[in-house]
Amino acid sequence: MDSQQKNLHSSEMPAVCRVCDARHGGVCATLTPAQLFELNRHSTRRKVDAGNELIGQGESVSHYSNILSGVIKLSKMMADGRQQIVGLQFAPDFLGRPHLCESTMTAEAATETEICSFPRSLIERMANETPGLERKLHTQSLKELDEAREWMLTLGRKTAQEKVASFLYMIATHIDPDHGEQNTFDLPLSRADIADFLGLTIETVSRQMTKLRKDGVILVENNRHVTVPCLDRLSAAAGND
Amino acid sequence: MDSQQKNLHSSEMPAVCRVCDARHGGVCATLTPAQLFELNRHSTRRKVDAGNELIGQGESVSHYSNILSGVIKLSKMMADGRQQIVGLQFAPDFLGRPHLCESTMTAEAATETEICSFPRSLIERMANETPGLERKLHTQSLKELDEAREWMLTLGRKTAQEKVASFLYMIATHIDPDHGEQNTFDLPLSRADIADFLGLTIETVSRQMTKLRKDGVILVENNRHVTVPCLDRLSAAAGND
DNA sequence: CGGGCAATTGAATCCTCTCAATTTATGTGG
DNA sequence: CCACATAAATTGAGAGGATTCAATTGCCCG
Repeated sequence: MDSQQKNLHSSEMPAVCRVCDARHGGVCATLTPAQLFELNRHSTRRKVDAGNELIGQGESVSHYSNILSGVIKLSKMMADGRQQIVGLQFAPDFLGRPHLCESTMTAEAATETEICSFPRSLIERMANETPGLERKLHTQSLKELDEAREWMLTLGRKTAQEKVASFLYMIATHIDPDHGEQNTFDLPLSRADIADFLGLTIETVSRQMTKLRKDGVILVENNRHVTVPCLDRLSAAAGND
Repeated sequence: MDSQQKNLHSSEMPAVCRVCDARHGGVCATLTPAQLFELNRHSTRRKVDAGNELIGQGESVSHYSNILSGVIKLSKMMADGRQQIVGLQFAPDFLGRPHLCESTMTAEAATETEICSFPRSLIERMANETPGLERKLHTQSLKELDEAREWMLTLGRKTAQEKVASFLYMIATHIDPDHGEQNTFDLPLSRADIADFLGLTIETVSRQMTKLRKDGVILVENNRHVTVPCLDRLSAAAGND
């Protein structure tokens, strides 16, 4: 009975961890109660407002974080200012590039975000001691790799229409719906961010959104709130077979 | 003295491994002599001609491989035939998606290639026993992730000219030069492959190649052989700051 | 030497971008 | 609570870059 992590006695886990959503899906799930306690002693939990930078391109990384809520965008910028978002991370993803001190990109809160941070060195040490943790980090890296490659196909070979539809489809399937019934959600990204994600301009994103709206594939309220009557139609518009 | 792997006595390592280039940089470097022997018993070494498919999109993966020589392209295809190359792998890279049975893409030999294959289950088991191996696999995954994201910037935000220059720059810095002095090499990919890598058409790739040639950034012989007089100029043409 | 494929070149089209104007949201202070 | 200011998003017209389709040239191998 107590062999299952779910059934751990309350005292066997830090209080903040007990009520933490990220503990189940995140890296913490692989840790022993003793490790959780140690990690907890060095971790800080905080809110980050939308638009705030967590890690800068080229900066050295001293902390890793668990995303507890919200969406974080990872982006790269060229010298002349051209920008490309190379990844979106949702709770309970792990934020940080293991085995590397310097960040090759910027991490910025796309929405209001809650994160739990801990020193890099501590995670590195625990990863050495705990094969399950190293493997969990590996699994997340592989997930990000799969997503990056899926997105390369979108960036390289899809039309503007398909790109925007692909983005909406990805969000629709990653964000918890507002209501149980229909597929309805708030976009975590501005038009400018969506453009940077899709390798398009703001204007093109806007035009394709209105086209999807006029075609009845999506409904839009207040620019941010989107409803998808039929996911399959959106998927088809995204070029997914 | 014999504490260094390089100085292992001959009998402590399979004969084929002793002369294998991949043993140093590849996953094998993390294994003990005993593990090398076991792996060797179940491994097969073979040549693959250019254009041959190693793993198909959607197929289940039963083997992992070390790339001993040559270049392998990883690509994704849409239902209507549009294709995108999402990664290139050079010796001594590891070929295979750990922790996942089904391949989400196609792996195909871009040039004549030599690989050393072993059963998936064996590597998985050794990864569990050997933290160094799991970490080595993780490191390679992270390298691929970094490359994928770098390429997303190229696909999303660079012009055709910059894309082609970026590709040539990547090859120039990944392939061993033919001669010690100048930066000269054979392109491992056809124009069609380059187009699929850059999200362009064959014609556009060709036009940009001739433009780079006329601008004196590159010299081309026999369509495949390229010389780069000044790497910095190529880098500048690629938009690298 | 000639067939066949790969690569180049050309002309016209189309899609996306650029620049500009307008409309719609957001937030602030009176 | 409304008017105003600012930012975000939409819409339009025109330009430009990449694609498409077509023809030609160049290369490799029997």
